[in-house]
Amino acid sequence: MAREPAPGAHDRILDTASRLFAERGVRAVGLQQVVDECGCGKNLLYREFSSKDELVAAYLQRCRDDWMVTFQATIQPFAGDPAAQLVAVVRATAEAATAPDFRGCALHNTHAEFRDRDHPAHHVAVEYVNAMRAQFEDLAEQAGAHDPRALADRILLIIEGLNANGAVLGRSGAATEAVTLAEDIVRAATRDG
Amino acid sequence: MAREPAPGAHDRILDTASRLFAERGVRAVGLQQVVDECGCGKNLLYREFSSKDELVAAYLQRCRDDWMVTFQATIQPFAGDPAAQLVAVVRATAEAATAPDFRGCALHNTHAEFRDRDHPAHHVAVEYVNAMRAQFEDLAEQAGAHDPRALADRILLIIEGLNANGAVLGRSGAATEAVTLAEDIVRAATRDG
DNA sequence: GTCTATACTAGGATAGAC
DNA sequence: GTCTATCCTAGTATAGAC
Repeated sequence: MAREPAPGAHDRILDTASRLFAERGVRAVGLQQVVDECGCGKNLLYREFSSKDELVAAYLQRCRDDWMVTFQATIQPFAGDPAAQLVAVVRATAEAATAPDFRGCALHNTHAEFRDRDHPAHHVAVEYVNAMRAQFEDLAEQAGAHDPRALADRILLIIEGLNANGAVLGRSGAATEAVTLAEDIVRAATRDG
Repeated sequence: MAREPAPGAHDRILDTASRLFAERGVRAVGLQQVVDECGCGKNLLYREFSSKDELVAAYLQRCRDDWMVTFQATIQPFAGDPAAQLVAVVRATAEAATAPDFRGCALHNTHAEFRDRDHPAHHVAVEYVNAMRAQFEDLAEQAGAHDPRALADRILLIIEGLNANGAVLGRSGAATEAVTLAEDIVRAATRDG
């Protein structure tokens, strides 16, 4: 069935590729698989993304954007209570990390797959982690932490530890303790002294 | 084992493969590269390791064994002071994570590269993380922690967070704060009260 | 006999031509 | 959409050096 170049082709290809990349890893997925699952022609894929690296870069940008949306949605219910917002982010990560098919953070995983520092995975991952760090520092400052940067780094370490731990151990990992730890850390860092 | 054709061949191949796998990632390295860098014949490689998966499995076992050696060497100077030993492990990890070409934990990285649960990377990674957890719990118990398992999980999260964070941010990451956090955590968990 | 080195198969990869 | 070009992969087999 011949079809006109669909307006949603770009997104449809990226949807399919993102799902496959997240499930199986980037290097494990060939573009032919993306084309097959997407149902588009290979020429269309190469018109929308000039190389696999470009498709990977778009995938990583989407992962980063997804984080921003998830972050906002997670802290929104606790507006006005930045200390609770920090804990909420850890709790949400703990829940994600204990989901049945959790495979770790997509940005970190892809960063691990491509060691070349010129690869898009490198600079998107750096940007992403620094963005998280800044968001946490902002909340930490709002919460009146004595050392906002230190509190942000502590939360960041827990989040990244959770992702790595959950990818390997799943439900039997340290997720529960991560939330308790975050609560203790936030309490200690914002305690009147 | 009936007889080894060349005593050093097995280790020499594994040395070369381990270095390449650690530097560039497992999927990024072809066996031809291993053969070229090792200077051995392909025939020999396939007699010592019947498949790439087997070579990868040997690589992962070695990484796990290396951890055991490093762990013992790290805690040895603080024998008799289990609380200091826990902090020392975090400090050693922080130092490793800020080394110039640090690329993250080899076990976690390889686990991320192979999503199939039947792959050796899965079993070895699970075994490895559980072994760390048990070692930390043992030290936590010796240190008189109120909840040894909880303290172990906290240290484990920091270690895994450090590896992930250092792989992406390197020296500008949260390594310094990780050590301070570990000190606070151990102190709080072993405090009289 | 044990090793290196190379040629080969068969398949999958990216990329692009038609 | 299909088809082709080129390359790289795992893995095997053969040739020849010591």
